[in-house]
Amino acid sequence: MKQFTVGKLSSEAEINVETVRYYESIGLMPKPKRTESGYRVYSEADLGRLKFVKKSQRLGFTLKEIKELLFMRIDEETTCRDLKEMAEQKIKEVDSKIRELKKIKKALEILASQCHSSGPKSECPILENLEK
Amino acid sequence: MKQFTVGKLSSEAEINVETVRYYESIGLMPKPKRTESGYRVYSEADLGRLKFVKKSQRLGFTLKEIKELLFMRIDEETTCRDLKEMAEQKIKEVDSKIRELKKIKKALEILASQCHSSGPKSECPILENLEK
DNA sequence: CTTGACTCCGTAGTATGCTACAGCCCTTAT
DNA sequence: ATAAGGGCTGTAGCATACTACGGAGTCAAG
Repeated sequence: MKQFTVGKLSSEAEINVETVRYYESIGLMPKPKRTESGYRVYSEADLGRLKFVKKSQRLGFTLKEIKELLFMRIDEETTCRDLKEMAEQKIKEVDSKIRELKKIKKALEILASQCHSSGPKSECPILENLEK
Repeated sequence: MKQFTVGKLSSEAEINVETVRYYESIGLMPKPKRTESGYRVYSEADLGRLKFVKKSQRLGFTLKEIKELLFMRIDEETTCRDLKEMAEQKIKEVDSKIRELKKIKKALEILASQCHSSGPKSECPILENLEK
């Protein structure tokens, strides 16, 4: 069974050593076994966990939510449906962010289109609009 | 010419008093005149500036960028075109965020669709996928 | 056996944008 | 006159997610 030092683990997961320690401090990574001299010793399962964290993060989950996902992963009470709900909740959040950004984009486009890059700045419709 | 205390100003702009002071500390709001007893005194122009900040913020500009916008607003060298470029740059940023979120949304939807909310959690495709 | 890379710990700093608090002074209404 | 409700300052805290640093001990290669 493979074992890793914190440096190996973090390079495998393409993550900073400090970040691994940080994750440990907030309970996202478990407290690992130690060598006699105090060095952290990680297993393949720990690497999997770290990758789980990274992947979840890329999907827009916060560390707090990932902590919950990790708990659900081992919790007896958690059902498949619970996990699906978690994903669907996140979809809703992402979707509402998208809609908000689209509104912002539209507003900016209107602003930009009103300005013809000529004339004195004092009459620039962008400034005029922002000042309203 | 209307004058405001910090409390009046902040309630007019629907912003926290502390936030106004914070904006002053980072140079986003100017150091206002003071009464003899040291109270801040604001003008209508200051209120306009505060609203400018709020509106820009709603359009996705960071405080740092707003600081620049405020500078451009009074800078002689700044042209209308510069402002338009600033807006277009922000449009690009917003657009790239939207595209990123759409990717995330799609990935989450695939994840959720694979799970039929039944069967043991140990075989939940959501977990399986996240563990890869 | 030495040297350099790695690890340890705790604390503090970064970035963003506020928000809260303590202990005091000032203003305004009753 | 007094009390409530502002306002003042400086510092610290919150939330998120790291990143850096100092001063030490440890391990492995040559």
